[in-house]
Amino acid sequence: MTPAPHIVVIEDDPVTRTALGGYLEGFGYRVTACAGAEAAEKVLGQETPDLLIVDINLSGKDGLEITREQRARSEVGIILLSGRTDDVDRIVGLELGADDYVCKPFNRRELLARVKNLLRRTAAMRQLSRRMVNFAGFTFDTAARHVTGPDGATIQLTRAEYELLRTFVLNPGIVLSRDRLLASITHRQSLTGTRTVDVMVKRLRAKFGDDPKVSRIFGTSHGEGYVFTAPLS
Amino acid sequence: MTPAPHIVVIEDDPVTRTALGGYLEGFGYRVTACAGAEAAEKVLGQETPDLLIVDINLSGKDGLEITREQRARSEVGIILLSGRTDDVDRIVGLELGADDYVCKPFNRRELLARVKNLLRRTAAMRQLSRRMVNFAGFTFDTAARHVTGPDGATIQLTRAEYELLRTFVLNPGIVLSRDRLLASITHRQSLTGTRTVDVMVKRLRAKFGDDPKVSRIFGTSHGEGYVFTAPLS
DNA sequence: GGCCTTGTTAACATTTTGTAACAAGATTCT
DNA sequence: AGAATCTTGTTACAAAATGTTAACAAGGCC
Repeated sequence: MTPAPHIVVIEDDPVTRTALGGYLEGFGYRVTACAGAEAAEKVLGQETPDLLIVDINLSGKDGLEITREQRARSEVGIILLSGRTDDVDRIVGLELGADDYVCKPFNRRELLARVKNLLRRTAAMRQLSRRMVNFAGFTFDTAARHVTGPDGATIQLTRAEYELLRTFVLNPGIVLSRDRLLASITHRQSLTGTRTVDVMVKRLRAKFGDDPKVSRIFGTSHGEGYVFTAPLS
Repeated sequence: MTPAPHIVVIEDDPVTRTALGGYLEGFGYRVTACAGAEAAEKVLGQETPDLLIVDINLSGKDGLEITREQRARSEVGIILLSGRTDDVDRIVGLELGADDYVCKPFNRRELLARVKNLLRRTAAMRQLSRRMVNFAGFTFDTAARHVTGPDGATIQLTRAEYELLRTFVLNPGIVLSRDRLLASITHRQSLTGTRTVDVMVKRLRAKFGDDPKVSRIFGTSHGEGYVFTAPLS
């Protein structure tokens, strides 16, 4: 079961915005509608959507500017909307890396077809990016089961280390008890009174150059367990 | 050095066909121009191009029919050309899986931008569906089912070895469990407690001169399975 | 300070893997 | 069809990697 694709609509006209959002939601997509560049940047800073639908004529930062910025840092699918049938706008948009350009008034069914096609095209890349987790300069490849350091060096993880790191990354900022952590690395139940987790955390810390005294990644919660404290990006 | 992308243009109007072909060739693409569906099918039967540019209004089998057929058997990029600004044609084309739809008279620069964007999108898929795969100095011919070594010697692969290598190459950098690998060589399910996969991997390693202690190609993920670690090129 | 918790290290036990040898099955050739 | 040959599957065992435990030092908390 793959999650519903997430589409971000950036459109300042409230009528179009609501209509388009509702239409796409009706086809099972998760839609976030933004009225302008500021609201959009807030969303894009926290999430990596699967597709952007951007009006070119936004007040403030316009759609072309957003296209340029997004394309510089991701391969997210981008569809531009425009009220004008202007060749120049269209060509500039496409040359900036937008995947498509649709003129208003657009046919909803046409837009839906384009959305579907583009999501199909970007499926492989989205899968790739979902498998990578970035934090503190490291990149954790959940499929290859290893980590790439800030210097580009690969850090091999043992099975238990992998499971442990995975559990941490899936629960950022949450204190996890030793029992909980132990359950994620071994399949035996509740071996209380064991120091296994401590040793595994130490080994993880060693591989990430994380000092428990000034920990930035794996924090200790005295009497409780451990927390993953690095911000994910 | 990756080979120039191959674009097949299917267009019955000789003027447009020649102009478009020449224009694209000027940007370094390899172009094959076809006057109609018959000529195109001949080409498509022998080669798998990277992109199709198809006129909708062909005499005989039309562009929509070609789109349907191609999309059924490959993920090749498809751009439709049309003389009409007809919503219905456009929507039908897009719903059949065409990636783009451009109306004549089109702006060449716009078409070029669309071609570039689409090739960028399909790059990952083309990489995986290529017949020849290069890695670590070897060339794996997936159709002929053999490998050519750095010294030019051909290495014959048995059926199981071929299936195994194919599975590895289709999932580069991803740890594959023994069950997963076993399923790709035999069709029985989950023969746990068997060393069959280990033995097959050892035989593959032997043919590629890959030492498990300093493995460059077939890595071991202790407790999990094996990974294909050689960079594809 | 006393008590409990955590960090660290090293040794140990267990699991997993690499390899060889061999048996069984499939294919080719005569 | 039968023999020869090649491919595939299985088992056994040594070697390597990993997980676990024990022991002790260091640190936090009352």
